[in-house]
Amino acid sequence: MTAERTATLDDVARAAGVSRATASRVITGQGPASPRARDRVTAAVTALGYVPDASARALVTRTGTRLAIAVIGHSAAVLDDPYVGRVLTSAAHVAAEREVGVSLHWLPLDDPGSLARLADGRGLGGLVVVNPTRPALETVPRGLRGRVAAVGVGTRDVPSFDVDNRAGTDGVVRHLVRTGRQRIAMVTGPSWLPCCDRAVEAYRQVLHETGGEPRLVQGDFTAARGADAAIEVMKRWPDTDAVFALSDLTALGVLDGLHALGVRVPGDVAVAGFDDIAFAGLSRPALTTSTHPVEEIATAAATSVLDRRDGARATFYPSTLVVRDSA
Amino acid sequence: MTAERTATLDDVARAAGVSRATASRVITGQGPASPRARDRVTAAVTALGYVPDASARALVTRTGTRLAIAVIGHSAAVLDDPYVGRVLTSAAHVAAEREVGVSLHWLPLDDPGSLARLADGRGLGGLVVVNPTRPALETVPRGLRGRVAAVGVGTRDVPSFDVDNRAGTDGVVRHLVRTGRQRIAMVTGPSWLPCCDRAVEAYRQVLHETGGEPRLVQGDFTAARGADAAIEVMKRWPDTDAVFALSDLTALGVLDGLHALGVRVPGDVAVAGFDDIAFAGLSRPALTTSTHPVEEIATAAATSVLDRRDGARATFYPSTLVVRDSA
DNA sequence: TATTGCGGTGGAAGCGCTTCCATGTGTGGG
DNA sequence: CCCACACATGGAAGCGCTTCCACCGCAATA
Repeated sequence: MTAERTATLDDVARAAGVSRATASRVITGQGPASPRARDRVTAAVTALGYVPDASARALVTRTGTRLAIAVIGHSAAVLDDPYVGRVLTSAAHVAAEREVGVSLHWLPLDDPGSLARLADGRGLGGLVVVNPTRPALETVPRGLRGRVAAVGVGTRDVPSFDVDNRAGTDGVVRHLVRTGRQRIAMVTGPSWLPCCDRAVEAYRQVLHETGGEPRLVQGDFTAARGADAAIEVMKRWPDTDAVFALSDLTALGVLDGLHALGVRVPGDVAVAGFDDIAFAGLSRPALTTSTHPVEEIATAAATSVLDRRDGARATFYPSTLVVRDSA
Repeated sequence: MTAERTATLDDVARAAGVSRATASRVITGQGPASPRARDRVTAAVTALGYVPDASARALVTRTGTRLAIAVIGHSAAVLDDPYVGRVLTSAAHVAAEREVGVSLHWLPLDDPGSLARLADGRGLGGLVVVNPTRPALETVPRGLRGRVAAVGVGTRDVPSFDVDNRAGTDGVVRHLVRTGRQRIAMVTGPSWLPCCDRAVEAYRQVLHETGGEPRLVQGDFTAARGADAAIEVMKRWPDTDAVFALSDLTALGVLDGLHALGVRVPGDVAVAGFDDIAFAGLSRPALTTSTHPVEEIATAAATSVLDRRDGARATFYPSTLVVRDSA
């Protein structure tokens, strides 16, 4: 057994012929140090391949140096969705600007305790929860106040940053009505996601006003489910003339399902999505959808936790209709 | 100024009327503890909202408890690409299975030192570098041997897991030739990515054999660049009858650019991609491409580092042609 | 009743690092 | 020539935690 121990600050100090204190000063760049000491220490560092231990350093500096991003839901489905990628990228950007690391976590839906476990103490700079459920959010320990934010629907204690699903849905559905559609179906998101309720409400409201009857099908934000949902819709209500999906990915799936059915879009049936992912403009027909300032939302959430801003307000961001070819 | 200190193990022990040692045993579940002690400690934990400090714990258990994933390149472009998302998901899965955390890092191209900085000591369980450049890889400190792997091209010291770009490209281009295409252009990846060289070589080779002349355009794996590249290709070589892009995202962009130009696909020009992302089957026309076991690659890389497997072999995974409508 | 054994417990050491503080060493001014 | 002052330096404390080890009391055995 070769020893093969990773070098510690002690080793560096000894090799450089200085004290640990001096070595530390040189390495962190804090405090005075003579050029001679500086040289010897840096030489020792490279010679030994020394790398400071982050844990030990964090322990003493008490600098929560990590922004945790927790994505609730099933992992495979979730990272297929460019929406999540955009949230991640933006949050990671904010973190990078402030020189804090990012840690990523996929949390199962059925284990609310996992969120609490994640918030493992003072190593944590902040926690952004994407698409949280309320029960999960309520398990977050107190004393983390102001260090947690939700992208999606929050709770009384946790500030939330979300798109205005109600207004967004309203806009899309009214556009459908305006362009002459009368029998509009909706593919919702996963049932456990509170944000969907608001959207469904808005959909119901518009239909109520215009005398349509709701045609609701459960979705899960995946493309595969969208294709199935399209078939289900056309089977249950063959005279449907528009489908609104609460996710672009699902809408793209709907497009596919309809195509397989020989239904023309937008000739026979109009299709609209939600989110305006990059591919929405690339599909044929190009997808009509509603665009969301995802980057802004994620940036706001990350900034909020990193600044330890208190006050659990819910902020809603506008959703803007983007008319392309599919509706 | 209210004190508002986060509770420590000491606080818990005091509140429970036991020693720190006992409290620790109860909380970690290691070692004996009487039911009475157990109850009192758990009660104190919830009462105080105690959360263990990960840094302190990691410091003493010396359990490298984090799988770092570094993605080299520009962040915005990079997470738009579902390929990266798939790598991340798979690696995160492996990590989750072994109960280690994941940390995500976007590293700039022009700062090779950033990789070394990332490897910050013993908190690190392993490091997977996605799309690394050789110089960057060479900055990784020694003593991390067996804890680093590359998804993409590696170095002598770092094992690498990559798709067989040469064979994959060969397959696609030959398919193009076989279906009667003669004037085949190629949109490459970013120039700094070593993997692209192999693909370009294979492309040149096939063209050389079949008497075609290379028509190379620089790409960057984005869809936007694909659209531009399509226009550039058709301008420089108007008689082009096939375009092969080394990324599906780019190929989708090519499809779009060609559409804008009024060029029919595959009637006038065949288009083929590389990667087989989820959207490849959803585009119209559905994209002909080459499918890659990305999940398998990423899983292998993550497993390799987490197992501290040594031996810097390069493993290549097969790339399989998927013929759809576009070529 | 004297011995063994064992589960439960607290004391204390120490993980690798930063930082306060006291101590040296060299320079300038009085 | 001596004092003051800066600067560089090392000693030591301590961050919050786990874990070794010695210890205690109690039940079971001899």
